[in-house]
Amino acid sequence: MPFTRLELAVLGLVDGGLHVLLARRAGEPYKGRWALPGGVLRIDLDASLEHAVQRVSRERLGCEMPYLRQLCAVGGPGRDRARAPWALSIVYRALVQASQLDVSAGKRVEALAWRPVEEAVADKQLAFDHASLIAQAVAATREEVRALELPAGFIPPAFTLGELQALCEQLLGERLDKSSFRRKLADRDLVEPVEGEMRTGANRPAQVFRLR
Amino acid sequence: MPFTRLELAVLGLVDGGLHVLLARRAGEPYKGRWALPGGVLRIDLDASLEHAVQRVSRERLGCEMPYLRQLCAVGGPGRDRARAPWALSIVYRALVQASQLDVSAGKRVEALAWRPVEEAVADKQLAFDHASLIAQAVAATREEVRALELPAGFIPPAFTLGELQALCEQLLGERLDKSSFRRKLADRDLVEPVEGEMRTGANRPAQVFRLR
DNA sequence: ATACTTCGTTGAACATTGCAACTATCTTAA
DNA sequence: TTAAGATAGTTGCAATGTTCAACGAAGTAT
Repeated sequence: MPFTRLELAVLGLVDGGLHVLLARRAGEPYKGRWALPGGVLRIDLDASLEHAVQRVSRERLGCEMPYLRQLCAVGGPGRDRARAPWALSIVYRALVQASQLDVSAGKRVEALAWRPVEEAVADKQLAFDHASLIAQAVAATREEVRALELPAGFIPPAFTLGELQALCEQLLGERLDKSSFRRKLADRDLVEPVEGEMRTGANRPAQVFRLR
Repeated sequence: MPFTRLELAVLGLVDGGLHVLLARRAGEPYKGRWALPGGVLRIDLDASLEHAVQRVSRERLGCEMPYLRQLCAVGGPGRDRARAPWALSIVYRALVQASQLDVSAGKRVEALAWRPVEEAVADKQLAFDHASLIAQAVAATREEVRALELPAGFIPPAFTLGELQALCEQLLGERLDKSSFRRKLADRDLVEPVEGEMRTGANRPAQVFRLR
């Protein structure tokens, strides 16, 4: 019966780059250091792992996550010796529009900050094994975007194809080709036009689409 | 602090088709029903999740698994109400040559049997949610083979290209094209010839290869 | 009007894949 | 000795998919 925790790797776009949400720990161990937000599983409160991770998200970040994916489970003695002889963590990845999510430091969190993922992955100061968990979260996310498995909770309800492509490019950190991007969307019937709806701006209007 | 278990989805080839190893349960709940072999995490014995799943494998099946991959974690109240109010399972997939593995029913196991995966996935009688776990294990495995991420522990140390292709075809349950299979192996430098070694038989001898 | 921007499409070069034929080299049987 | 049959390994080609670059379309700003 190990000490069981849920960890949240919340990824989001902040001014055009992929960032991860880190929390400064208010208590031991690793007091004052940056880590993924997380909390312990409460079998008296949680009806499933998904519920548990949403509860932890509410307690630590003040809101729920629109789209979660289980990443992995890691465990062993020595992962959190200060609190338990054996610690198990189940890690979830969330993907959000950083600007549309209003997070606020909750219980046991001194501060929250968005950090560029490359920086976070390379940071030797992060608590526990969280740098490696972040690397895994980023890799899994980029694989999804490359395969155009667009995480439903992340894509806005209406968008132009240019906006969608820009979104994917920011997630991947690399440019995509316009024609093949659109061909894939069409081949797989991923999007459909919203008839009559156009996005007007400082140039030619663009057709508005939604996910199918 | 939930009741924590490890479940093993052992996949293997039995006369040319993909099978899963099932265990008939000796105790409640689901006594007498078929299920994935598994056991509880012992924080006094296990140095990590990987160690734990190998210990469980030894206890239930009498041997260790050459190649394991973590699949997912599932949990909630009601998963195993007979023993605990809240049950958490971490599921691992193994891939083996059924003929080279000598398993024998161990503790709390009445019998062991290899079942074709299609049959097992469709079996409504399986204990817990194990049918869906098997479906996940099969899907993940076929994705790996399709991407030619050949699980090291599963591929024999030496083989001909024809043998390797037959192996992949059996895992996938579908035929592959010879020339494009070999092109991919060559492009990605996955195999190298063992100079001078030839596999001789009832026809033209074939070059022997090894991984990497 | 003219320049400029982004939208949406098109076409040609290039790469990848699937299919089938071909040759090579062994065993087996006539 | 020779022919038939099997599998190994290679090659050519057509169909398909991807990349790159250009194009006209439709709006705004000057």
